[in-house]
Amino acid sequence: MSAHALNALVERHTEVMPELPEVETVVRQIAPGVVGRTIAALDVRWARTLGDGARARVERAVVGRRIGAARRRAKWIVLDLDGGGALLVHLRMTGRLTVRATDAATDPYLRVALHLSGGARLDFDDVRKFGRVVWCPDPASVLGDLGPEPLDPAFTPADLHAALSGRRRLLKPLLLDQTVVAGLGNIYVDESLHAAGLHPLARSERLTLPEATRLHGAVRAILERAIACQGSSFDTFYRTPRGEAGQYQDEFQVYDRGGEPCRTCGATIERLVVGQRGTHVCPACQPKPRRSPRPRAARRT
DNA sequence: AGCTACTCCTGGTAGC
DNA sequence: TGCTACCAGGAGTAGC
Repeated sequence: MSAHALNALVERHTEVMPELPEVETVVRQIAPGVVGRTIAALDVRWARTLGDGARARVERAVVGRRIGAARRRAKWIVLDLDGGGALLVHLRMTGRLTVRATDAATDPYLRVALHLSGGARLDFDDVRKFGRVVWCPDPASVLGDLGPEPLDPAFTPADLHAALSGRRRLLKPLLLDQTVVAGLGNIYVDESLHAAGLHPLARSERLTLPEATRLHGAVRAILERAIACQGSSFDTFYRTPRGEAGQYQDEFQVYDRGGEPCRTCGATIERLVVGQRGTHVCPACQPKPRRSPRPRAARRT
């Protein structure tokens, strides 16, 4: 790769709260810089990013291997290596992947770097160290438990209805469960529930097919729009000195808007905590479930 | 089965 | 100004 071409990739990272649209954006941006390249060396600055005690094993497994493909599954970035196995990257809260030139300065929060052939380097920077870079000889061992991709054309409203109504849980925690639907996080769940007119405290077993159909449409429309915006960027503690920031945060209807007026009806957005997560709801657009949120368990039969 | 609490982390910020 | 205490949060786990 020429210096000019590499420069085009350098610093082209997106600063995000990474959920499906942000991870999709990251994969699209790094793929041209990593696919087809061979891993020449591993630079580990924070060993736990690879998993406790995994460093030597990972190094033996990946050095000298060629990255055949870069793809997304749920919130995982999957780097498939020729001959089998994959490096799986999870950004969690603050992780970032950036393709830089081999000799570029490193970020103070660099945790793991892959030195690649052709003068490139894939940096995994992560302020809070929650992110992970995992070597999987068999990626299905990690990815196999994930639920359906919401944007998969084969994923229907009836599938969503079955997945939700077949469990007895609050709607929001269930939607955050990656084994039910894969890729949603706090932001897009709040936005989707608002768009569908559903309350996060609603009981999943009471969800009707028409409601599930609304939710299915909302999830898809919001994710597609957010991908088109290259995700959502935050400046609560991120700065955006360079590179592209996502734009979807400008279109939030409820997320991070507690106390502000609903853009649909003008009611004041409420902030509550559901399952230990900050949750944002319009009390008018998303009426509270009429029954108690925690109905008494059925008596023995 | 599903709920809550706790863990991992650190920069930012509210309160003094 | 400078200090401390607390907060955010994806996902895994433990305990009830």
